[in-house]
Amino acid sequence: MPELPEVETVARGLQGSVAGRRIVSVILRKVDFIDDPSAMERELPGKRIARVERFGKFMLLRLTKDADGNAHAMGSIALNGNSEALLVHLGMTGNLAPHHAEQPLAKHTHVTFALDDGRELRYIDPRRFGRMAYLSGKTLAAELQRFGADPLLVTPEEFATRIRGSKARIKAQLLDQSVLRGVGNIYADESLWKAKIHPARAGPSLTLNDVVRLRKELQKILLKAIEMRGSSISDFVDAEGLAGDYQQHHKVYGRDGKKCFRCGAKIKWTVVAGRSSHFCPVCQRAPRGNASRRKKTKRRGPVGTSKR
DNA sequence: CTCGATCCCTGGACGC
DNA sequence: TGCGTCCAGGGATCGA
Repeated sequence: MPELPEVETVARGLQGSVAGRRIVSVILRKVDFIDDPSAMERELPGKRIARVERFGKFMLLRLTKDADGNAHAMGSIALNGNSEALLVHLGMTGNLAPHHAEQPLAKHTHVTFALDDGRELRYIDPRRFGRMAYLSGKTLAAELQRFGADPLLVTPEEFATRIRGSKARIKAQLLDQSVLRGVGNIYADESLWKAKIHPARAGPSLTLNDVVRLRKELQKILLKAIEMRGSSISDFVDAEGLAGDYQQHHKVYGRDGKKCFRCGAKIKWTVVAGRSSHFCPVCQRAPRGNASRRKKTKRRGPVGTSKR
């Protein structure tokens, strides 16, 4: 569930709380979500967390092997091929945050990084849909290259090219991390509603106007969500243990059956491109031939236990 | 090329 | 109350 705004929020928190710290030791427990566990055990101890960035839905803990603790050494990350980083994807339920070492381990604590100030950076993830990987040099560069443009940085031209570059439906395009990195189900639905575009529209069927609008609304929504520290549905909390507030601003996500804030029609729920999708059937006109393909009549599970 | 289906995993919600 | 079942989510993968 953590998407771009949530990951950005966590990354900023960690940048403030653990950047500059050195990793003293690593303890791995469950490792089935780690690319190469032994590489983590081998490479991480002794490395300094130079800074924490967001990359799509990943957090990138940039690492350096400078020996001293001088803060000014932090500024210079190797810009050559020597870069190394710990990639962390929070999946659905991942949480990466510093803890006091004496604090008892929470259930599902799979990784512990002991830091040089006595604290522990702990990764907790009940469902283990997350991913963790130590990568460096060309391997790191190649991994990052798999992903598309950052939705906050992408130009209108590139956005248009990417989003219309496939016959896939717009919902699928928005969620495809090789097209755009960082957009997930919530912000896809929210931005499509705001831009009045039906999720089942084919990418190439979008007009230039559609695409320009969609980019602008997506960016506005993402920025607003970052400002509010993300959406806390289910149990998302950031690196300080704080919940986000953006879920209170959702216009369609999790609002099926409720009234559209724009026109009053009932928000519909359906499956588009294999994912649950929320939209207004009046504001967001269905494409021709979108004969309600597979209506899921049955009751859905909890769409989030947001405390509204 | 794009699609749906399936798996991964746990816990929370729901039905009985 | 307790147990079984369903389902969310992102991403990989496989076959149609």
